[in-house]
Amino acid sequence: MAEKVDYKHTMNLPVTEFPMRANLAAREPEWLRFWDEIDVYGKSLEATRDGEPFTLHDGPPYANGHIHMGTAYNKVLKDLIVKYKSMRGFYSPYVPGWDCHGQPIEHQVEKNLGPEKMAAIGQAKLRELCRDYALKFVDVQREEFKRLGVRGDWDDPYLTLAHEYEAGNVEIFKKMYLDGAIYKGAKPIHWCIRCHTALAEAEIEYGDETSNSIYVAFAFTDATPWDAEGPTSMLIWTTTPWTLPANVAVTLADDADYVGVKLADGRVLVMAEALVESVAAVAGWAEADYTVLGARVKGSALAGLRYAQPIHDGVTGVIITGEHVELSTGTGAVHTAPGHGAEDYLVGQRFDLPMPMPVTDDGTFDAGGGPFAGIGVHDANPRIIEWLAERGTLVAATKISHSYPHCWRCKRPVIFRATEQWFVSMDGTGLRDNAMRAIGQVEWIPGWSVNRMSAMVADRPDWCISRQRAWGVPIPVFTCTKCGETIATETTFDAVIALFKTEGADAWFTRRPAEYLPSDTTCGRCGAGAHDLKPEDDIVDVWWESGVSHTSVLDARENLHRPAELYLEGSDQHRGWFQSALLTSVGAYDAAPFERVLTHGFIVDGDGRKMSKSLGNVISPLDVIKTSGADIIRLWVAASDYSQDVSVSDEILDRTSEAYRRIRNTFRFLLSNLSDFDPADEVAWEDMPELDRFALVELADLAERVTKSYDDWKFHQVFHAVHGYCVTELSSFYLDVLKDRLYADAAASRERRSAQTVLARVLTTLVRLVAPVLTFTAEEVWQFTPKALRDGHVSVQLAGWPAPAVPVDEAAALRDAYAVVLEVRDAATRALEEARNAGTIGKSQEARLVIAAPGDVRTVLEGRTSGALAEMFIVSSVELAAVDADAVSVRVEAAAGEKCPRCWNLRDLGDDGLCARCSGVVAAL
RNA sequence: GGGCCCAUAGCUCAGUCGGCUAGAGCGCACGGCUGAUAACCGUGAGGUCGGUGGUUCGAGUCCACCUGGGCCCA
Repeated sequence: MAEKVDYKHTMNLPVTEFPMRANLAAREPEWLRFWDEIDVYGKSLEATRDGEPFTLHDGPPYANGHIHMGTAYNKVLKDLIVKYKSMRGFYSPYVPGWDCHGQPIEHQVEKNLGPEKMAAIGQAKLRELCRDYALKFVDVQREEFKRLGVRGDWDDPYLTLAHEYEAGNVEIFKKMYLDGAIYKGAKPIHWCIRCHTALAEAEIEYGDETSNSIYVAFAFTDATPWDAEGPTSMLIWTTTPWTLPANVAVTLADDADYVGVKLADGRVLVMAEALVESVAAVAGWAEADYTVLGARVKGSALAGLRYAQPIHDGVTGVIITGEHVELSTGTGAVHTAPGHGAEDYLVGQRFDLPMPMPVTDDGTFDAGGGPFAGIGVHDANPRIIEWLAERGTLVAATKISHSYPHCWRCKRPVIFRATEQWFVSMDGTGLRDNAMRAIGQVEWIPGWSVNRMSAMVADRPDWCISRQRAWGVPIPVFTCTKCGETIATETTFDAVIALFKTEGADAWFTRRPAEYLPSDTTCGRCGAGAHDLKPEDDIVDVWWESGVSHTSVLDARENLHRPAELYLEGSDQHRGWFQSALLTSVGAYDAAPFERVLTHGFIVDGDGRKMSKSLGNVISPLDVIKTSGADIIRLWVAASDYSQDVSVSDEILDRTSEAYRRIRNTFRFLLSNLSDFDPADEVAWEDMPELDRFALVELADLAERVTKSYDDWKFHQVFHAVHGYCVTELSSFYLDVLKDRLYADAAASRERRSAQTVLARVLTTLVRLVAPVLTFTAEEVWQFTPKALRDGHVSVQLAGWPAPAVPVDEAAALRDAYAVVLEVRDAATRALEEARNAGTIGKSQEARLVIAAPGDVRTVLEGRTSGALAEMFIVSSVELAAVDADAVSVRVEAAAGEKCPRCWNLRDLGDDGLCARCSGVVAAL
């Protein structure tokens, strides 16, 4: 018996250095260094210099803390779009930015300092510390974003604290102010009377507080339905007696029923019917003490009636209605002081109510407090109650305990107090209408986004743009210290713009106006000079600041332009950046700053719940990078449908990693079979076996589908198309089939070179298709690709976009034929599986198939050689039954012949113990 | 409480104008191979399409309500 010869060395087995195990966490940083060395960003811009521009304008994340899944998702989405556009030939600069001003940073710095140091330092020093803090987190986040593989101008990002940027705020302010779109008004805000400062929501701590709870009768001055029964009053309930001097209205619920309650002394008190019993209980009325009168009236029917203001004699207030009136506590009649509450303010705006503000900075009443002038609001409470009792209008007084806002710094209860604020008018200059029109001209992705944006702009109140803080850009106007006039002219704005450009907004707080305003600047009202001008203390809302990036960045940078082709942020930015950018742009230029807006959902856990420390379901991108690599995050981003909320969990990331490995191994197989291939060996279409042509058709179809998905902004379809292609078209069919030809045919045979020609095209196409997503892995694949196949491109990012073409008619015929062939193949594999389970065969090459099929199927099969069919079914031979059958059936038999020791097919073996093919191949070695 | 949105297999996604037994890949179970080997191939089991009601000859798809969830407001 012949000695067993090992033919392994005579075969063309796969060879590659491309590692199966990705080890991304370790390898990705090397590619970052590589891109840095070759300046891939600069090269990408150079390569597309003459291309159509595509600007994705980065929305600035807040420079505070580390990145999280949401910011990572956002940046990766942007990066894959920019890279796709760039590979398509668009000139696509990407300038990342950061939002550096604002209360959270200031608050954090303040907390770090502690109250004593805080009291000792000035505004200039505080601003310096804030700047340091912001810049530190710019650096932190910059490194984290870079680590995700995001490509852009990281060395020169835009920062909202940059001088140029700060000046842009004033340019927009100037345009809108001079247009008359910005005005000074008043609005209630949280105010700490001890610290003399406004407080943001984040600076409020809620805690239980015991308050007065009083029921007060407001005597009607107009006729009411109950007048015949006795003197009639509206009964209100409040927990803040000190706000009564500012009362201008009483708000009722539109639909609720109101009744008159007659007391023993003959007075009639009007209140919501639903609350009569609870009021009686609090007031201590026995059943015999009161009568509910017959007349029952809707709140809306009482609207417009007037009553005597409870504190100020000779003044009246008005009954109105509003949605915020609750019927669970009180009397169903809400004492309304627009200067002392958010809801009161809004309803006051709607009904055009006056907004008296008798409380000063330190919490004492001025003359507007009437009898209580000069008294602090807290001291005033008992005195007001006493005073009301004396006048006979106090119906009941108790105490209640409830959650109440406190100052985070001094822990004292805060008050709501109207202060002077700056507003952008939505309607004064037609801003709302113009913005609505601009919205209609923008492409919103996904489509429902336009509804949300429109609804918000249509409903929003005037935009309050001033903040009583230190860390930001000042409202760039002056006040005359002589007469109180606001000074803001083209000249003063231009002087401020020039000042900010050279010295930054800090100069506002360190320089005197006379130093930078033209010497002939005078107050338009009283003629006072520049020395008598005081710069405004307030700073501008940070949303304004980031909003004006269309001017401070898009207009200011040479390689960007306004409007940008794309803004892309999370759906919360409908209220935030999308809107502030839109309003400032429409206000200044009467045009949207973007041609299209893409919004993505929020990141939630596997159960669709928001991530929070308390739920313990937070996944950090930094951890995923460490354990799995940034490409796993990127693949997860691409696999998810951003038009709704996006889930992430350990399982989801595990599945993503598995998909990644599949794609990676596909690349590895492609590379490993091209180690001896040179483009000079390429086989032409017409010389290829039909199967190879079909494979090229499938590749072309994939490229077309993927390209369309990118163009339609449907990246998850890119992932599914590519992954499905790797698994179904390649791994389980074409590549599996090809192994015999690749390994066993002569290395330079036309059959093998044809297969390699296809593999090379698949490789160089596929790697480009995934490059925007799997940015690291694609680069790794590219660098392992035979140099001759790389068309001289040093990076896959510079390699352009693939569009493999195939002859149209032939392709259509192949698609039709192979749809049939593949169906028969499915039947064959099922039959082979049965035979395997029955023990007839082990591997499929041990089998011979006899296939019966209906006429139309048979015709297709007969169009292929039996050798080609055997190859595709990975069996040793295929025989077609001579007659038509009703359905496809496959009989599996043990193949005839012996197992060729080289290629493992069952064949008639020659004298050398090899099949004819292998014999020839070995002989020629 | 209001505006916008979401819910199809354990996971990620398809499902056209309402029309065969709701699909794919992964995972899982079982099997094969040992020349892609921490890889590869195959077969199979998984779904009351969140729930209820309605329109219709027919509903995953259209309508109403409910439940759960997200963002933004109040």
